[in-house]
Amino acid sequence: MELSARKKLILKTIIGDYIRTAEPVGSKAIASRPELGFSSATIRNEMSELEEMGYLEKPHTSAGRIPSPAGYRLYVDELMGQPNLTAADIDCINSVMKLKVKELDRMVSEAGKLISNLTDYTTLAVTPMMQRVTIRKFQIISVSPVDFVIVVVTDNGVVKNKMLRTATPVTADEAELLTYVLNQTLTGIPVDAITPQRFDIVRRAAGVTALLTMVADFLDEFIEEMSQQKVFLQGASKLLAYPEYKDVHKAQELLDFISDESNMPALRTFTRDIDGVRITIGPENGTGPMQNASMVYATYNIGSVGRGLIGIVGPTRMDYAKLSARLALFSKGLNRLIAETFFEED
Amino acid sequence: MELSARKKLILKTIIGDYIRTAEPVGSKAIASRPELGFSSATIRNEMSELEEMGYLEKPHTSAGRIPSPAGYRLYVDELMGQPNLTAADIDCINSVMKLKVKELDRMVSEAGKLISNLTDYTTLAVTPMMQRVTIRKFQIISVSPVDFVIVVVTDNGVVKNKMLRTATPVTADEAELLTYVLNQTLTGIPVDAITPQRFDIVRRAAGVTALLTMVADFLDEFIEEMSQQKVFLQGASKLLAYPEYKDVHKAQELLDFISDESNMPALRTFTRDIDGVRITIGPENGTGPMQNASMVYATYNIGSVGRGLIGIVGPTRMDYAKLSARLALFSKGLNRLIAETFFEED
DNA sequence: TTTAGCACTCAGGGACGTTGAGTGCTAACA
DNA sequence: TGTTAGCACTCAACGTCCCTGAGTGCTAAA
Repeated sequence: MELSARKKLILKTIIGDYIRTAEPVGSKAIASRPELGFSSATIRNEMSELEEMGYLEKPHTSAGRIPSPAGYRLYVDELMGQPNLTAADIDCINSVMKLKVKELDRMVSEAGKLISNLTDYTTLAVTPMMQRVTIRKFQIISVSPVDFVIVVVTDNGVVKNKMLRTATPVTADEAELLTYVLNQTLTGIPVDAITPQRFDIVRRAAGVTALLTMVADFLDEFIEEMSQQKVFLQGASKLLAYPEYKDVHKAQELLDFISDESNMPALRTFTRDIDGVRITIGPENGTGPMQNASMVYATYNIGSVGRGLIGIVGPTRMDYAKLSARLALFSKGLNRLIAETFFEED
Repeated sequence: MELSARKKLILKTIIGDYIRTAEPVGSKAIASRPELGFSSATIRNEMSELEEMGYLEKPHTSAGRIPSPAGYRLYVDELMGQPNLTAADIDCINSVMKLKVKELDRMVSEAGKLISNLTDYTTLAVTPMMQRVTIRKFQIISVSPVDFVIVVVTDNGVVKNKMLRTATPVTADEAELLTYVLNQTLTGIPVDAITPQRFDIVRRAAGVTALLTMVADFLDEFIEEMSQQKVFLQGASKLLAYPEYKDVHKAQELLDFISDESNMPALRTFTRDIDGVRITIGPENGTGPMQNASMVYATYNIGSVGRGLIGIVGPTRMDYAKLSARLALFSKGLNRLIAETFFEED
């Protein structure tokens, strides 16, 4: 059954009020609004019906109404208007483009910090899992006879390096040969196809130098790291400013939950995309501590192999309109920056 | 004036009790301890004197006593016994040695996470400022005619890299020449001596390629980053478990304060070194939100140029004995790991 | 010097009443 | 038929009052 225009207006007003004040909204407060020309009694009847339909809830008999998750969902999908970003918002958001960061991890983490400061909410930045990535280039740099740096460049532009110190000296020529063999043998194939058998080819071709086992170890680490997601939490303390989390236990539970990368898969529910931004409300987040919280998030892609996430976490009472507008603009900038910084697809 | 042995014993018992329970300690509770063979009245007299001396405080008339910062200081300096680490503690701490991390930032941040999980306190890891560092080696890796990776290795083993994508193609030979010139001109001098004038030498020697300005930009970023401190906060939510922070505002204030790197200098007060671990208590941390908190921390060195910090933050009521023991062991491992991973001094 | 005894203090918590915002229902009204 | 005024009812929040019990300081006796 479709809602009447009046019901929609009332619902929208209630949710807007509740978002501002965090207090249950009563019929009188709504009736006094200039845009509603009805008495409180009429509003009461409408509210009662909205409650029956599941869009509103009563914390207790003699309090006002608060929106239910379904109410928020309707608000997000249909009612909330186009947001208005101030010039200051836009300036701040554009500063993402000035992020002078070199590594993906840090870029993502810094982006989270920026968004957190911009929105005054706790943010969550999750780096992508990249199992299908391939290595494009190896390079071993000799720094001294026993000190080397190995550098790996992937096809999506992620660069990793590590210092290696060998027990016995290795000549620059040997290191160069090893670089050559690595590039011949292990580039262009998915990292998870780099099996011990395959590495044996390198071993035979390059001869056994002191470097070889260290390179093998590094590769193992590298592959493991690529297939891991990392979570960066920023502005944790901001959560505590919201009255919903004046109960410390709730705040702690939620913070614990979202800091733990193993909980991330639970958050990957499918919802509609609005301008690249998704919103999950309360129980849509499953049954954990997130069931009383909401998340406004955007995703970013590293080529075609990985998809990361950057999102805002807070009580179900969030200013969805403003937040999604800001995040949409921000994530557009972030995606552009990532595309510039890392390789585009070949 | 020196404290009598009995006063010391009483003080130690009170502080130990308070650390466990977070409740003011009364005379009767102390008197019932087997190691104290006196009546509560006697204890009361002693407690009253300890209060006069400034080691104890009363929250209000009819509560027990709680330790003052001076009391904690005495406890830390003289009274607290040798800690006993369980086998599990030691196992967990040794896992720091298994940290397979490649970059200093991440190593430090992971170390913080480990300590946080080990101790159930919020931890703070601060990376060092490294102004006097010198560059030991440059390497530009060509990945494609327009894609390059620049790698910089410092004399203390920190490696940084960045993807560079030029607007116009640059040949591998040109890149090699640039690498050579960079190594000739800019290695072995402190990074803050790399002025625009000095860079002009590179410009003249290498010819103007599309790469050159990007390298210059990268160097600027690199130098700036080297001279910055970064703060990694781990286990923020753990703070909320302590009754001292059941008042959300206090927790928020403290978390905000310690997440802000600009507040770090305030924490660098001098205190005695116990086994590499330092403890600052309450007002010893200055007048900010840390004046009601304590910190147990250790430092780590990157060669001789930089000194970082890793520490545990919590209420003044902390189990200093246990924490400092754990941190001491941990930081020993961390320092060893850093020494192995990065270059030792030449 | 130590201890027993006692009067005093005061935070914490339960019982109780008041207040006020808000609801649901009914009956009158347009 | 939809809207509104009126009214009885509900209930969380808040303040008051009192009691309880842990703890103290002081004094006098051992």
